[in-house]
Amino acid sequence: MEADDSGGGGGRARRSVEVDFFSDEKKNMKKSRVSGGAAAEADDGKGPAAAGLAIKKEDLTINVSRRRLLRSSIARHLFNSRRSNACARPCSLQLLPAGNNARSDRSMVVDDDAASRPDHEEKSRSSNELAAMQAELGRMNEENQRLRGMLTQVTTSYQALQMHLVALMQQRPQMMQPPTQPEPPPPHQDGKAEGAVVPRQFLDLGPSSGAGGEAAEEPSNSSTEAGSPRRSSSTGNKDQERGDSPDAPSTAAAWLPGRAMAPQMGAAGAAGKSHDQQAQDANMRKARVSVRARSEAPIIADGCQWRKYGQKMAKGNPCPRAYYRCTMATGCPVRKQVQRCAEDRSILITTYEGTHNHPLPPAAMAMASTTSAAASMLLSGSMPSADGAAGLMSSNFLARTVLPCSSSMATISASAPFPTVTLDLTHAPPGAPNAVPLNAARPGAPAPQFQVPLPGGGMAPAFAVPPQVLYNQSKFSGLQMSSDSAEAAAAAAQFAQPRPPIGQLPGPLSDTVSAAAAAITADPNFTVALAAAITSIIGGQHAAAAGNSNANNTNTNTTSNTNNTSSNNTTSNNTNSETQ
DNA sequence: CGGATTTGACCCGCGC
DNA sequence: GCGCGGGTCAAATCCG
Repeated sequence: MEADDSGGGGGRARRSVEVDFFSDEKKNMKKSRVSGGAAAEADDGKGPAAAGLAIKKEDLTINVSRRRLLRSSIARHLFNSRRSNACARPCSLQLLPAGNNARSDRSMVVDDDAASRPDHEEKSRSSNELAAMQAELGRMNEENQRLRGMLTQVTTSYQALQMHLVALMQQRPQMMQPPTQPEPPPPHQDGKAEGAVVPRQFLDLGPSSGAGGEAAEEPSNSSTEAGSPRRSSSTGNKDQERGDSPDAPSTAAAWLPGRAMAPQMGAAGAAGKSHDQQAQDANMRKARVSVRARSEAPIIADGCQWRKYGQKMAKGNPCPRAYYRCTMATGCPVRKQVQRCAEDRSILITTYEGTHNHPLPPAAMAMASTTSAAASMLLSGSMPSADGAAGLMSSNFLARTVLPCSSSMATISASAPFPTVTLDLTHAPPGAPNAVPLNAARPGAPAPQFQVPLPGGGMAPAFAVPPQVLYNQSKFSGLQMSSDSAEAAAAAAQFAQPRPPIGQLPGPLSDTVSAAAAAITADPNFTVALAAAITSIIGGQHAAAAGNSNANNTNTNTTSNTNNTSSNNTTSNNTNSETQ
């Protein structure tokens, strides 16, 4: 299940993976820098030209050094061939450009003597150089064109993502409001980010439409659930029935499993919603956010209160999986599963589902914001079209966005049974975010799934995929993003390697893709803006701190349970509900 | 005594 | 249709 097998091997594998991606990236970045920041300037149209010029210069300097070698070899070649075959001369002369060297050409042709040989050789040399330079320039220009195209595509995707964010912002405020609460003034994402809504921080495992408020807005579900199969009510309805506080009906709806949800939604809950939205909502409820973190503690201290309600031995993992339910409020539909990674038991995999229907303490908001953002990004990105370029692109920024300050990686599985995003906080200590983006997939998965589709049909280089499996999903569409591109690039410099076989692309193209992606993701402004937008959506002015504290918590092992490693293998020795 | 945990049983979906 | 596995329930038990 876990690709992380054995810290050593797995880690190294990941490293190489990351390296590959960023080595490409770096190559291109380097080019860009050499060309006077062409990547940064390409937007304004001057970029390419400037880049071209800069590259020319570089070529010239490079060619100057090459020239000497070239000269000697050409001279030798010409000399020999001329002795043996007079045809060599015309041939070599044909290479000469017609422009400024015409005169010398003529002279060259004219004096065919041995005396004029040096001249001739010089000219053929220069002609060769010119031809070589021109060819090189042509290549550079082509590459610049590609880069430019990529930038355009990425910019487009970015804009699409932005628009999506805006849409979310507009939706969320409405959704976030509990039915009982009076409608607040229309959705100002800004206003929302400010204190008013903050107290109401949800672990929103779904796009805005599925957010807590919306959940609350769908009490009708419960009313119509009478006829639904037991299962459907077992999660939603049952919860209501048991848990049952008055508010349960409304809140439980948020947690209805997707399977049961869809029909119900269609039946009643989704009055006024389009079918798309209904489907989206259904999927949203299925959304999961899985957080991988190193911790000796039996569970991650995420600030919520959880009550354990079950434990199972999951197949393929000697460690039991524990099921927790949020007990901070009666009827809160949020649940989480906690399981240790089979291969590395120091890694705790916590999977969140559902939406809190109650305010969360600041400590809990950290994780809530993180997971919420992750889920939102995941769903918003992958929902419309699972393979949509824009969607994946948005997801691609997930790690950086969700946990901008932590070294994390987001692995997204948008496939059955439910879309899951895995935030991997296990790789780099908070202080040294060496970002080890890892994307592992089930070995049997088709190769294309290892690739990251990018707008315009380009595919980012897939990352070397270790034979292990990161996440136990039947299908896998993985995305990852280093949280610290700069450092990752630095690391890439150290590990620059040929591209791994998997997900290979025609070199130049993938290079440009990587470079473009890197150029954007490396831009702190972008990530900051995106993170701010998302956190504002979630109403988490604590979100930034959340990311930090989160990473810190998870990476430094949760506190207060130092001697519970013994419970790793034993079943259900978990300590009581965590409360931190 | 109340709340949380444990744990076997049950239900359901899915694949064969 | 059957078996398997995931998820949940609920009685029993534990604990403060």
